[in-house]
Amino acid sequence: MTDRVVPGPARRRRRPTKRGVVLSERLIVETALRLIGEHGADALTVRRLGLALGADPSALYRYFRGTDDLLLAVADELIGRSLATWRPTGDWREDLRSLGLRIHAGALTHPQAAVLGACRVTGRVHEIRAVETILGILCGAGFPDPEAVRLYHAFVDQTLAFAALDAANAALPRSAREAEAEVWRTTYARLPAATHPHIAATSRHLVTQMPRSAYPLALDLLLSAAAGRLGR
Amino acid sequence: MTDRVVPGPARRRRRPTKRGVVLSERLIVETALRLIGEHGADALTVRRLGLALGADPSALYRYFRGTDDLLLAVADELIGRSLATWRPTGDWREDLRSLGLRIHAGALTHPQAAVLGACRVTGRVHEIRAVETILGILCGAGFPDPEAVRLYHAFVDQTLAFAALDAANAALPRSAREAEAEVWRTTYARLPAATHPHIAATSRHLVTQMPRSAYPLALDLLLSAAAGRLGR
DNA sequence: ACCTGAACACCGTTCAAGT
DNA sequence: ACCTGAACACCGTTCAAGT
Repeated sequence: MTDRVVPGPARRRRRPTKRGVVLSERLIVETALRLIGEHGADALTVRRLGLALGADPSALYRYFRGTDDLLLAVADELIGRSLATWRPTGDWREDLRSLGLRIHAGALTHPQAAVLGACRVTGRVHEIRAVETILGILCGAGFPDPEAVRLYHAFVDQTLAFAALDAANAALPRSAREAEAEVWRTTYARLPAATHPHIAATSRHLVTQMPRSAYPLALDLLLSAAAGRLGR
Repeated sequence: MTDRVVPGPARRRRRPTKRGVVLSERLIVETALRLIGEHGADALTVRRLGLALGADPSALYRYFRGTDDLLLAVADELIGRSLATWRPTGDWREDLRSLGLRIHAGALTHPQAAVLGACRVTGRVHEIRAVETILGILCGAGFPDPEAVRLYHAFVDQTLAFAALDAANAALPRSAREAEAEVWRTTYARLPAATHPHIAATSRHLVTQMPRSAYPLALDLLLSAAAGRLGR
C-alpha cells in the first residue's frame, strides 16, 4: 500500500487477455468507476468487473490484493477527479469552503464508491496532494502548526463523513429513499403535540429540511468557529 | 416501516422452532447485536443469525422484510441504548455536547451495526424520542423554529456521520487498521520538504493527531458557532 | 509471466411443503 | 399460522494447470 506513492514503472511482458484486452491498474480502476456509475451500488463485484473488462475475475488478483485494495484505488481516483480543476483564490475561508463542497459533490457523483472509500486513508497520490493543499491553506491563514493539524483533521473528517453519509443515502435503492421521505411526511408529521410538542411545532420545517444535505451548513459553522479561533 | 412507532401487540399463536426457541422481533434484534459484538463486521448474515437463534434462516423473513429492515431495527436499538441513561442539565450547549458524545460513543461500542445504520431514518421509537429531545433543547435555548430545525439537522447528521466514519474505522480488520497508522508514520512522514512542505513541517503532529477521532473538536466548533448565532 | 478454469466456502431470498 | 428445506442465483478467493 505504501509503495503506491510513485506508481512505479509498468509491469513487463503483459499478455493480452483471451478477449484481447491488455489489463492495467488504470484500466481496472476506470472500469470499476464506470461500472459503479452505470449500474449502481452492488455492481462492483470482482466477477462483474472481470466480465466488464473481458478477463477472468481471478486475473484481477495480479493487480490488487483483493477487493479492499481495489477500493482504495477507486477512492483515490475519485479524490483526484474532484480536485483536478480546483484553483485557490488566496482567501483561506473561501478556499476551504470550495474544496469541501467539491469533495462532497464529487462523492455524490459516485455515491457507491464514496461510501465505501471515504473512511480509509489511501496513502495514494491524489490523497497526498489534497492533504498538502489543505494544510497549506490553514498554515497560510496563520494557524500555528498544532492547531492547523487539528483543524485539518476536523475539516477533512467532517467532509468525508458527510460525503459518506449523503452518498450512502443517494446510493439507496429508489424504494428505500422514498420510504425515508415518507417517514418525515407521515410518521413524524403526524405525531401529536401532546406527546411530542417540538416535533409537532416544527414538522413543517422538518419535512422540507431533512431530505437536503446538512453539509453546507455544517461546513459554514466549522469555518466560522475556526475564524473565531484565529483572532485569539 | 411506519407502523413500528407503536410496536403493536405480539403476534398470536407463536410456535416454537425445531430447537425450541420462540422467535420475536426483540429476540432477533438482540441476537443480531450480540452476534455483531462477538464476531465482528461480517458476522451479521441471515444464515448465521438463523444458526445463532436456533431457527431456519428463512424464518426471519416473517419478522423483517429483509436484511435492510433488520438493520434499521438494530440501529434504532443502538440509539435507545445510548440514550437510556442520559439526563439533561438545562444548559443547552452542555446537553447537546453530552448527547452527541454519547451517540458517538454508543456507535463505537458496536461499530459494525453503527456503520450500517447511521445513514438511515428509522422512524422507530428510540429515534423519535431522540429527535424530540434534541429539538426541545434547541427551541429551549431560544433558537426560532426554522433555525432550530437547521441546527438540529447539522448536529444530528454530523454526529451520525462521524459515528459512521469512526465506527467504520474501528470495524476494520486489525491488519487494515495497522496499515492505516503505518501510512502516516511512513508514507506521509517521509515526504520531502521540497515537494510537500506543509506535510513535512507538521508530520510529527499528523502522526499523533490522525489516529484519534476528530469528532469532539468538530462538535465543539459546531456548538461554538451555533452559540455565536444565538446572540444575533 | 500472466491468464484461465475449476473448486471451495460462502451469500440473500423465495416458495412449496410440512406440522 | 408459522417454520422448514430445497432451490436459485449469486458472492470472494485460491491454486494447479495451461499458454
